[in-house]
Amino acid sequence: MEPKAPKITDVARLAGVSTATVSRALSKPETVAESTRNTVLAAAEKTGYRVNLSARNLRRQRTGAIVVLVPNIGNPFFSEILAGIETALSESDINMLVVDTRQAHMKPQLVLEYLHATRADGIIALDGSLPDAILSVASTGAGAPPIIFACEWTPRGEFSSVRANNAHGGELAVAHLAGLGHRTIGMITGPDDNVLTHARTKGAAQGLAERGLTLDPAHVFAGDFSLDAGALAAQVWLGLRQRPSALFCQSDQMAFGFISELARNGISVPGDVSIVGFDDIAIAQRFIPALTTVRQPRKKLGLSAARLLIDHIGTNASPAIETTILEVELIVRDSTRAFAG
Amino acid sequence: MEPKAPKITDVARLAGVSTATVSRALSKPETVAESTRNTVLAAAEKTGYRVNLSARNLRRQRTGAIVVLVPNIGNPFFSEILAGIETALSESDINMLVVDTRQAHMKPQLVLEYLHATRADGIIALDGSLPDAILSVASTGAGAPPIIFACEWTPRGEFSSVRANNAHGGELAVAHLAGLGHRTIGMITGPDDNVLTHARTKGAAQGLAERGLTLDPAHVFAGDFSLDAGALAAQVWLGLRQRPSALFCQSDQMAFGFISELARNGISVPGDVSIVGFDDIAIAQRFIPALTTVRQPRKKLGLSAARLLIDHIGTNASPAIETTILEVELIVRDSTRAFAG
DNA sequence: TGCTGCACTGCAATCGATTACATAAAGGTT
DNA sequence: AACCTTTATGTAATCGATTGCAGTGCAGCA
Repeated sequence: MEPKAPKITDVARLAGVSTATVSRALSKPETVAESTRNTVLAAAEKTGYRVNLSARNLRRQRTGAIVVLVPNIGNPFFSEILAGIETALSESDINMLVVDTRQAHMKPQLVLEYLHATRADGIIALDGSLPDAILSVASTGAGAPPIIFACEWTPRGEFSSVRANNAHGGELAVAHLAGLGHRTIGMITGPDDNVLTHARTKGAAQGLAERGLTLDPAHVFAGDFSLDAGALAAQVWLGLRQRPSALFCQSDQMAFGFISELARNGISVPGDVSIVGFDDIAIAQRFIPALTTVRQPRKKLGLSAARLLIDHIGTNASPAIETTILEVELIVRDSTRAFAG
Repeated sequence: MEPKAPKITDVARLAGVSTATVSRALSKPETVAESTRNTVLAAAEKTGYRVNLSARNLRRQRTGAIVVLVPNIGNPFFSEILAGIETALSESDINMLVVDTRQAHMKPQLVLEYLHATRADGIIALDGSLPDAILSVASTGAGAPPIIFACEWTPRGEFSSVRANNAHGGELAVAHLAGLGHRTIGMITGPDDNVLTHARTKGAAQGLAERGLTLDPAHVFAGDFSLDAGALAAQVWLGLRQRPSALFCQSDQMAFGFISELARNGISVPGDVSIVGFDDIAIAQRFIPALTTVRQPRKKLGLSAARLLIDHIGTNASPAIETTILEVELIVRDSTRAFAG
């Protein structure tokens, strides 16, 4: 009934050549005579032949895929990075396996399964806080495929990474606010153990210091990059006696949560508070007010990380750790306004 | 230098058994005596053995992966569906290969490569408008893996699909608006050739008809589900002499674009117009105003589609076409208000 | 003519695991 | 004791493509 898929021997028989020749005609066309090549291609076309990837990969000792470890696929922030990775991969013949490291079922043990050469030729990690146990296994070369971190990175820097200039972003944000005359500037941070949080906080603190301003600990709200964290911070802000007149939110999502919660309490942005976000996700330009924010080149992050990884895979021995830092850009919109104190 | 990965023969040697026994101890433990099994497991543990998937897949005649065809990974709307798929897959040992069908480089020919048993054991398509050429190849069984459509589907219904009750969603939206006293209700649609557009439009039209209302063609704006389409529609709306007092936007994104553009022109929602969206993406509850919208169970869509596909793969011959329709829900928030003359 | 070199092509081993089949040992039955 | 089951394990073929090596034929050259 079901006509089974043609294999290389079928093509060889039809073309009247050996399987070796078929294989060569298909993957290294310049090594076979033109006439033979044409015969083979015609035969392949006629039979509808498609190479069996398992067989090829087994023989070639590769998998033809890389895995991308994403903390929460559902987060729109990551999707554009994935798009960048896809674009880069399309230039090679490598596929993208997406794995969510924060799914409920994801035991560390399970993530480990992916960090193995039989699974993937390489790995792109968007999650900087993978458990140490995993990372140490990954870094001790034995059969472990190359890993590149994108966006986030590991504090100890054992791996190559491609990231945005987060510190500079933090500085740009507060510099903008200070430039508008704000003197008390607050901040909503990301998770405490997150490298992005540290970098952005550090950049912001330094930016403030350079302008003779300080960061009042009472004006620093602990968040986790989510909408809800922003809303929560708003409630704290509302309860303050001395409210900062401007706020640097370390993610756009938190900015939206914050602004939204304030709006529900009759406080307006930028009328009463100025807000700067971070990321420049798509909705930022259409939020009300349109959000002033620090743009990360997300697509480019994915693209660069994937290219770097493909490179590493090609020359299968380049343990040199490279750190690529991409510049960020302040996008001024309507959520910030001169201090009118 | 590089200690090569242990293979099954290494484990067999260490355990003093044949490779057959190792294989069985690992994948069908109950067929091996307990003592042997323990010896084998210990040996596997000790050598750090990991099965080579290419070899296994070659022998088992499967690929261990499904591909998900996504139109634009960058769209946050799809990410939660992917999360649902991931969850379902984690129950089996199948991986998820994500392919963006709308990337610039994506020629139809290239998409075709994925619709082949040597690539994937099955396919989930989130893109209902794949070219006919592709679909016809896919539906003529010869070596083509099973396909399930999720969210979208094909007009001719040659494939199983899991989708939301879009028509009902359209009806809920206009029923809500009509219930608030609005008599002139407009709409921003999705792309003309999209099945979702048709279903939602049909449901809305019917809902209006049942309430003695009609849809003025001048109040129907052609969109494409994007933010920009919403903003564009707003400009048209602004130019109208007779403006509808309420609008059903067939996606949340278009609703945001519309509201934002109106806001820039001093028109307020819901003060001057009431708006209902569709999807209930995360930001909807934090937009200003919080958006009244029709919620689609996106995670569940992915989950169900994946489960259905796994089913099809398991019993490798069930060409029965199943259509699963999941219910939607109207979420009333602040973007709609009673008509006030 | 004989030799060398080059361009093609074929033979057969190989990648690593799975599994049909064969064999062996142990237990049960009469 | 002879025979049948059942359970456990090993042997070797197999999945399909790739590629090192060897062989063939022909052109060029002395």
